[in-house]
Amino acid sequence: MNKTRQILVTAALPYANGPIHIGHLVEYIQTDIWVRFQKMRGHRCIYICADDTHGTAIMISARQQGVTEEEFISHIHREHQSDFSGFDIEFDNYGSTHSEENFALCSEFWTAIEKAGLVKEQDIEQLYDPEAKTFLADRFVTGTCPKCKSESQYGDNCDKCGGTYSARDLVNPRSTLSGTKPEIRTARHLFIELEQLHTFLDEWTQSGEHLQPEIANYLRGHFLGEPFRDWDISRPAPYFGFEIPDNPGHYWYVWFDAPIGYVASTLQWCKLHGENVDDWWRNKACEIHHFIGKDITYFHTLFWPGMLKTAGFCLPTKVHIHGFLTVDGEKMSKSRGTFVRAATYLKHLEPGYLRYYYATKLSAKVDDIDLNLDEFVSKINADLVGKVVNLASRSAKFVQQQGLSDTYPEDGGLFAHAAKEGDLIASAYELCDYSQAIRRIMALADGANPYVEQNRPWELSKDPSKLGQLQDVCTVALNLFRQIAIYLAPVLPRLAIQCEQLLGEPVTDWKQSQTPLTGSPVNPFKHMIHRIDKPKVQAMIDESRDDALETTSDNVSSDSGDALAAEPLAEEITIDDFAKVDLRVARVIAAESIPEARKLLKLTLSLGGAQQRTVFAGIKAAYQPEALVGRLVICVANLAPRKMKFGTSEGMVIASGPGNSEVFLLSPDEGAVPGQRVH
RNA sequence: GGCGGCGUAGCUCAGUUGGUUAGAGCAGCGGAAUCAUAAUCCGCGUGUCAGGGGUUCGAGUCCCUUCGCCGCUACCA
Repeated sequence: MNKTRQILVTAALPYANGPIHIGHLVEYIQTDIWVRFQKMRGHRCIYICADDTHGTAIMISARQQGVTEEEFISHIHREHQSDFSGFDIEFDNYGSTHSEENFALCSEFWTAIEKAGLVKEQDIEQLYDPEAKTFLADRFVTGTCPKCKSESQYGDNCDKCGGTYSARDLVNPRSTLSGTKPEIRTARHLFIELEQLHTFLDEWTQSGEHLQPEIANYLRGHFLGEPFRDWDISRPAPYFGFEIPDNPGHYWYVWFDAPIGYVASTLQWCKLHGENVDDWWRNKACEIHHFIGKDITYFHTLFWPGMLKTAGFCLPTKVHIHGFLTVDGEKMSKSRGTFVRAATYLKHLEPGYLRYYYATKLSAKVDDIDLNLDEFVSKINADLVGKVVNLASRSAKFVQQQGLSDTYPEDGGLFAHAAKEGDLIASAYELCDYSQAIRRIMALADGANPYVEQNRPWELSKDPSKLGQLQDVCTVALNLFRQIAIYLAPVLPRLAIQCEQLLGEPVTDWKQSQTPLTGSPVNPFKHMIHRIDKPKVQAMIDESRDDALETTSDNVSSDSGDALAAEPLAEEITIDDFAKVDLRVARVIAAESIPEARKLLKLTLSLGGAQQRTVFAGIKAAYQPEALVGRLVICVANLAPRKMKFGTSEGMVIASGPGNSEVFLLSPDEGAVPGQRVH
């Protein structure tokens, strides 16, 4: 038989800067299913996670709320834990990177990395905000692009011309924190020379064992072909994180201490359970599996193995990488209401629905998965309610008096066939190909319902002489149901419990699927899974949209300061300065998409009469050209024409928003006519 | 532009190391049943497997190429 494995499983540490949403849940559910499966198989398996709590972003968020960082992250910690438990995600330990265990382990890693000669010091020039008293990461600086002179561009690159540069080169830079002009300061940073581990990482990533093939290819194409850049691992004070013991005033960069949090959280668990952390992290017999999203591939497949290797820990057995979630084919969006928080979902729907739906979509590939809301409803109603639960619901009440038959009846080989399928289903779970596992399980349900149909228990029940036959038929139906519930237990733990409540036997082990249950009582059937009403899904979407709107509505107290912070107020001007800008109402009379352009639409505007302007606007991602024709917009009519790649733009259409799909055109209230000036 | 991925029935997707008339679920149409949460059962699918070329006795499956979509990254990979 298969021997007992020792398996350590982690999911990525969620950043303690906001609530969990349905996109995050893809990973935690995927991982939870895998862990529950391994536990049912009798393996020794623990599921480790923690909040990722350090870094500038959290420091800033805490400041904005006027609380200490510790208060801020502990609030989020509680929120995250309740979100996860609401979805039946069962961590063995959910820690925090802001823990004494993590500090101790970071020190241990650090000492080993220094001893290996991988650390070097270098002075770098960086922008400093004297008012906020902090160095500024690129995303906290805006200014005018040194290449194309576009205004309010972020630190390291320009979305207008695509140019890249250093934040120090920005013309007229501003700190997004205080709005003041940053000064250039020199600071000493510590770097890890990852290049020294290049040969090792070539071998480890390309061995074919630890990574999905497309990931190995990606690394080969992007990073392995040239020397690795040094990794800037320290941040000068002030920084919310751990101060580096032998470098006072310097802190480990959040991405240094975050993965070590996996080990630290394991250590916490070990302390609680009288175990030794080395038995998990320095034991070749222990498998280590990381589940992550594709966005953090780089850290987990290059830096992290390098760190583990250098510090003498075991390397991951496998890094399982998944894609992103889209909703109805599009990126999750706050304005569309598809950016659904875990807590909002739970107000409207059962967690099992989402667990099951994700399971039907997940494979071992890195592909994005789509949450199609119509399909979501029909899958739950058709598969779970119509096929699976229906087996119990249509047979249990006939045998409440007698219970199950004492010997398992002849069933035409259905149970034996489904038992045999158990191996294939198990190997699909093992390989993270849940969609295949579910397909196989549903095929069993598709085989079971016709059995009930052919044997007509509802007719047998009317004839007292056929009581034994009735009991047999229901014994088969309930056993087929139980078998399916066992196979689905990693995905639907609540269904397994309901199965126990009905048949009196706890579902704990995969092997239970191989032997039918006989001679035991049957309890009254209770509803197990309610059908989904589409309106409930819609209500969830509506509430999510409302949540998002609240932050931009007239409810001043709940408006976030993010937008203003991202683009601080400009210098004061006089009324005369303003009068120089001639804003006019204009009607869009033609709008065409330029195939080669990623952002631009070509608009033809009418200012009334024969006055027309051709204007290129960077709104392609946000508006369909057809939808614009006929509407009124506000245009800067006296802006100097500008030659662009696809023609000359004779003006500018006024819009707000950060860019891409988040662009909002301004339009006048009803009654305005083209040509009117805006005063 | 580079790299990676994808492109199979109206929708969501399976198609194992190339091998008989390419599959499932949902939706749709027709019928049956009425035990069950209007759940279930039976029947109904001629899709240039994105286009073209090649390798092969044989390709959705391998190679080349074109087109389209997605992601990452950019006058470096």
